[in-house]
Amino acid sequence: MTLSVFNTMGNRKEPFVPLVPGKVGMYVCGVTVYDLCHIGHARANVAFDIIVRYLRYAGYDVTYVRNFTDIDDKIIRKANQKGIPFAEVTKKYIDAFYEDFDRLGLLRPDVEPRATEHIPGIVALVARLVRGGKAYEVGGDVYYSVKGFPGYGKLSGKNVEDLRAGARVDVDERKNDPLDFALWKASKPGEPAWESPWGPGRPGWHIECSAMSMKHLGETFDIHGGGKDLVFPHHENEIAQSEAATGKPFARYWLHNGFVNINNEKMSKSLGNFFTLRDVLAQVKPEVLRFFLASSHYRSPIDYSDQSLTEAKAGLDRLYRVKEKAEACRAAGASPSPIPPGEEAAPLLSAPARFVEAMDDDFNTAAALGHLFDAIRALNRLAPGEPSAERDRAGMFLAGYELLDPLFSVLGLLRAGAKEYFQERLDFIHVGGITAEMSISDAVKVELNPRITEDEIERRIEARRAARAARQYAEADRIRKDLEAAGVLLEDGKAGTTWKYKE
RNA sequence: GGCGGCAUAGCCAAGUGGUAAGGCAGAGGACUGCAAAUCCUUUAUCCCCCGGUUCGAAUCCGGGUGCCGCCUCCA
Repeated sequence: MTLSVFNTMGNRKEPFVPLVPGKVGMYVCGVTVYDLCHIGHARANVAFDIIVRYLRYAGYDVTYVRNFTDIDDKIIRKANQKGIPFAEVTKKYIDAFYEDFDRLGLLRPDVEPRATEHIPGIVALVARLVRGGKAYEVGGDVYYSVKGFPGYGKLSGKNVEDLRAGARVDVDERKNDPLDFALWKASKPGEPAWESPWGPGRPGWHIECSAMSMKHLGETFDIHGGGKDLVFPHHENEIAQSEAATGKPFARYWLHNGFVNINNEKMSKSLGNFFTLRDVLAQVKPEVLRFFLASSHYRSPIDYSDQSLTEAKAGLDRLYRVKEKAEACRAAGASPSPIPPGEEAAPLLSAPARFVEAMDDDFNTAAALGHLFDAIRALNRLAPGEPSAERDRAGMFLAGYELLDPLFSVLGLLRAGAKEYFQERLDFIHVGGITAEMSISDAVKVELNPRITEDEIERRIEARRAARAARQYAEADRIRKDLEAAGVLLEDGKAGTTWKYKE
């Protein structure tokens, strides 16, 4: 079985064959850094994070490029509102991006180009288009001429005549054609500007991605990804300008993730119905969000709600309980020992193959997770009551866990220690929304109502142990209830009592 | 108006021709002093509706209905 991917170009699933065997060049449209990221950004980034992880797991040498668009109208507007330089705006939100996404456990791309650092390349590309008669200059602006590119619309399935008919009335009269778009924009006084053959100005949207992807991956590369909303016009325009300039095919596979919905409606800035990533991460552990996102296919719409997150947490807790047991086995000195094959162990032993089969089918993480849960049930059957007393079972359990761990790793799950996961406190809490105006460090400082210390928990567990030994069960139950009210859950195992935060 | 997508149990969600994965929630049982966790059993005679193709369809075709997205900044 080989990997197949759904290619927006052509709207069908097709076998994935990279340009150079064993190597993959992948460009993902990053964010325009003028505001905090919301869950929609999280979905896109997690989706492609998993795709990169899987490609690497499958043996490909991946060059992963993800840009920051750090100059555009919205950034300039924000800078003007605040009366600060645009670079200060972009720095703030790039920092925020890393803070948020590092917590989500995103891999850092191999290259993270920024538009402002590629101006010479952008200017050169625009000049190449002008020279080739594919673009024209009007009063310091440069427009791409759609008419000269017969393939226009091939990605989004649009036809040029329909687009013209539907074009807005307030068409810029300086354009030859309403569909033409800006490659270079002349700057007004006071705006950020770079020198160019057409006078001082800045890049239009779209061109930076063409310039940066081609610089880092070549004129033709394997995968170009982004959110569904980028198909038109962003990616359509990228194709037009890139292919018109080089005469070569641009990206070979176009992958687009579906939206995050709220109450079945697209979450977006313009609708105002979005949650920032840090709003969400104030309420749930980052990995819970990751699990939630991985539990649907990346192209399906996914509805965000408190209930879905609660369910995701329950599922992820179950996975971490398995890791907890594996850690206990290791701590008891067990070393992995072979698992006897048989019907009982089959879901476990076949998990890697079935995981690969699911992921090979256009990165079907939902099906892959299903197989992992099958494996988990089989693995739990092997769980020793007390690892140090049942070395054989402990060894098999550990071996089973180690079989699955690399698969979880592909999904970016179970990366923390179990104790760390269960006894982790959320860094900061949601207090009526953490706004963009609030500095990140302020937000982090807002502490949950002071909780019982870990020493105190241990003390009470010891008191309860003594009460139970004396058969004073009423007292023991009272201690357990008190702790539960404080958000601490006790679990009595054969080897003693452990605790975890409930949240 | 043009183009595209979706509709599977209480909820979430796989499944694109061979007779309904998985998760959450629920029920019963084992274990436990009682819980929690874990294990076992159980929960869709059926996949929006109506036709059709087929030995056989949730899966293919035609027609409906409902919802959503893109066509404008947007992951």
